[in-house]
Amino acid sequence: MASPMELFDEEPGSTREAIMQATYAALAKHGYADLTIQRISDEFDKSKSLLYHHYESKDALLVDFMGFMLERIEDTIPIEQQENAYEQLVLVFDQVFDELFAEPDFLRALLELRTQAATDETYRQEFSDNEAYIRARLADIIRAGIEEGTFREVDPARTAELILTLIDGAVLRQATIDDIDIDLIRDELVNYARLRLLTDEADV
Amino acid sequence: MASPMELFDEEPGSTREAIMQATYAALAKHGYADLTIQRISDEFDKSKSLLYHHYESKDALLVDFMGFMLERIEDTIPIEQQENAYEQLVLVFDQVFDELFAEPDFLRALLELRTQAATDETYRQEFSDNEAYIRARLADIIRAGIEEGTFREVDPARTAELILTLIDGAVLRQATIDDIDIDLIRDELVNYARLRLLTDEADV
DNA sequence: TTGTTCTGATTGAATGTTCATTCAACACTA
DNA sequence: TAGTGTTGAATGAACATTCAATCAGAACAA
Repeated sequence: MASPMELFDEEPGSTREAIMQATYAALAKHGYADLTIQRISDEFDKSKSLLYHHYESKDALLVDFMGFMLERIEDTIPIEQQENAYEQLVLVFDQVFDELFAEPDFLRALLELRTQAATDETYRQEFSDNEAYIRARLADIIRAGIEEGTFREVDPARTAELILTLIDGAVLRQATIDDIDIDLIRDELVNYARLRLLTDEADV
Repeated sequence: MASPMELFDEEPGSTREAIMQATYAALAKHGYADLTIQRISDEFDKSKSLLYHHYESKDALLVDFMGFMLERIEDTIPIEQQENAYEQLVLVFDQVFDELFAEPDFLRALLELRTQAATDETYRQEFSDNEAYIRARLADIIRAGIEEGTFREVDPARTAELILTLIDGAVLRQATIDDIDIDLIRDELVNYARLRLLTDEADV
């Protein structure tokens, strides 16, 4: 299966995709604060006016772009079934760290969009939904693990929340401060999953 | 000792303080994307032009404001000595959750500023320094705990990093998605500290 | 004391720029 | 011919920034 990130490099399959790619390029290059229609069109091989043929406003374009980004996130959750819940969880972590964290531009862009959710109700709604979806998938894995006996009887929602909080923290840190050791966080996360979840793991 | 947050309500002691308060009010009300000199001056009892008498540009004003906010953060670390390292750590957590997380406007403003660090070198530098300071204080506490025998022989820097990542994640989540249960994260954090650090705690 | 001058604070009204958005016209294709 | 894609050149609003002009008080001389 293709990486969800490839859509940013591949030949665009539609005008919308070309616009999404151009927006991504402009956002990566200039940052959200300096993202203008002009700069998006600089990364687009058609004219600036054409953007208004496809979107009624800059705002509408950006909202669509946010949706496009969030799809990439949801595609990051692996679909293949692993042998047991622990393997499944580690696969999620691998995907997150090997694919997402390998693309600092993507994480930076995502964080800048997400920060809009602090004051913009539309963004907040979309991110909340996306978030709820991811948390539910994580909780599913944990619940399955408990049922099959791989995991202890933890609260699945609570544990999923903690994992997500740690990942979100890693995103924020990687994007905004220097010299973050992302592997350290990854290790601690795997460690936490082992100690806190596995039934047959000796403590500490 | 006064809460570091009071500076936002108190009668300002200087023009600079009045400008910082006005900037905070405008940022809280409109968000970073819609923060204009006009809006700052709307919260200021003097004229818009006066802002340029004190700062050479909007940018310079905002950089000073970031410094002002970061001072509030550093003031959050308690100075009183507790009986042992565990008490000390819990006091830090209490301060962070009872003072900072009780002020959603403050956290939102801080996150919006911090996100600028994703593309602005000046911001990145300041946040990295602040971050390094906090992490060092946390590592000090952990190191002291190990020496006095309260804590196990963990890697102080590593553990501090994990704690900060969790707190940063909590900030990001609280500011950008609906219905976050901050107490859940707080509980898990205290729980983590107990299980991972305390020497005389039964595992799980 | 009164008057004078100097300095920093303060203001309202420009100024010029950047930007999102519009639109009339042209081109291609079914 | 109708419809859709495409463009370059306006338009107008929102902003940051400037500036010439007052104002208030301190310092200081008479």
